[in-house]
Amino acid sequence: MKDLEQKIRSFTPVSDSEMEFGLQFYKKKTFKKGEFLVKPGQYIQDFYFMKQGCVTFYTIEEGITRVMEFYTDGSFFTDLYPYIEEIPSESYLEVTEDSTVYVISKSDALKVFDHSHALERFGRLSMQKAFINNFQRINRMKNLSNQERYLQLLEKRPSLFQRVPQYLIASYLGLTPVGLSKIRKRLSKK
Amino acid sequence: MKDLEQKIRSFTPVSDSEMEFGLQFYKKKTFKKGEFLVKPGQYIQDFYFMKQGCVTFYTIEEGITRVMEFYTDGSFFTDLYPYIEEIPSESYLEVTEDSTVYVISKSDALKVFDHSHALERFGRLSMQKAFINNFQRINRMKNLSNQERYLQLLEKRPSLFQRVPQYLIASYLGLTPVGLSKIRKRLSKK
DNA sequence: CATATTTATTAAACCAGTTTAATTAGAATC
DNA sequence: GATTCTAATTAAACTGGTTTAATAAATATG
Repeated sequence: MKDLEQKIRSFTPVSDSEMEFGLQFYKKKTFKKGEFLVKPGQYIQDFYFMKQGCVTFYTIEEGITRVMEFYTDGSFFTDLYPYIEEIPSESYLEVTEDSTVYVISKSDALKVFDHSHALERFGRLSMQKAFINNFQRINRMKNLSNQERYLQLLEKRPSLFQRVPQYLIASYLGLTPVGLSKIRKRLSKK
Repeated sequence: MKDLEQKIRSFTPVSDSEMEFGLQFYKKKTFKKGEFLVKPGQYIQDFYFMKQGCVTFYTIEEGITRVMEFYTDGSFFTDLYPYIEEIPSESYLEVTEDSTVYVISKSDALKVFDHSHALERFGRLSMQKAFINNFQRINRMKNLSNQERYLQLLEKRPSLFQRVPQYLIASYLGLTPVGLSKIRKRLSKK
């Protein structure tokens, strides 16, 4: 779990004994493409760290798939709102590429935070970072055109385009598949 | 500072002595409409709690004002990214209504988090809540029409419409003033 | 109170997306 | 390798915004 350990230490210093205490609760699991970590109706018991692979977080409303996020190598994730509120999820966490994740249960995560002030700080700082990322994403959505956002995604996360089909990327960008195709066509003509 | 204390305790239990330690660093300040907490180029030293009033967080790019958020009663806020990275802000935090805020410096906030595990947890949980709010806002932006988002804002934060001019609300919704006016007209005809 | 200034509305032309449907391309399966 | 199924593109009609400019309404100021 060197990768997870490094990731945690990239936020704040943690003593070896605290790190050891924390990591003991994480279980390594592998999933095949097409499996689900979460489906609507389920309660969320676990928190995840993506070691390697890709999970797509989406809902289906009135038959329309709406992609909220793609979690790839090095991301922490879960369906956070139902996780915290202890209500059933309304979403899917679908494995869209064979993946290896580390899993910790909510009760174990609480134990870790109770035991270690340093790891609680890591929790605060990682949440802060996630907050800022989202905030910047909101402002990109508001201020940039769809074409600009497509180009930016292409630049920032090029591997996504190998990993997931285009219509999911369209949904992530808030477009229809047709709309994204038009943008691509327009760009290719230049 | 009963309001701030209550707000903190709404997230997690904090002992009286830890609370006292934390609160001692907050200074009460009042600002008049039209004043600025932050302007572009400035470094962000402080973290704020809005006791009563309204602050608008925006940037101006190529002459266009882009409203990112309105902070009203009971919100924690600052320009977080430059605050953390210790780089100059590119934004404005403008007081758009006479306001009373509690202010804590970054160095004092660090002291508080070092001193108290419980308050560090409060920091984590408040950040988590802010993250979720933003995440839900992203998905509203993607999945709802502008009209729906206008109606939702009207319902969730009706006081905003008394507090700030409509063209700032238009910007917050990612619209032009003309666009928002058209939506209002369309709605009024029903 | 009158005037100046700012804010909101309206109109008209425009455009980047949508929807629906048909077609093509690519992947998986027999 | 042919067939089936899924994904991506294209076309056409439409729509909800945009931009620009003029006007009206509301607010601040002398």
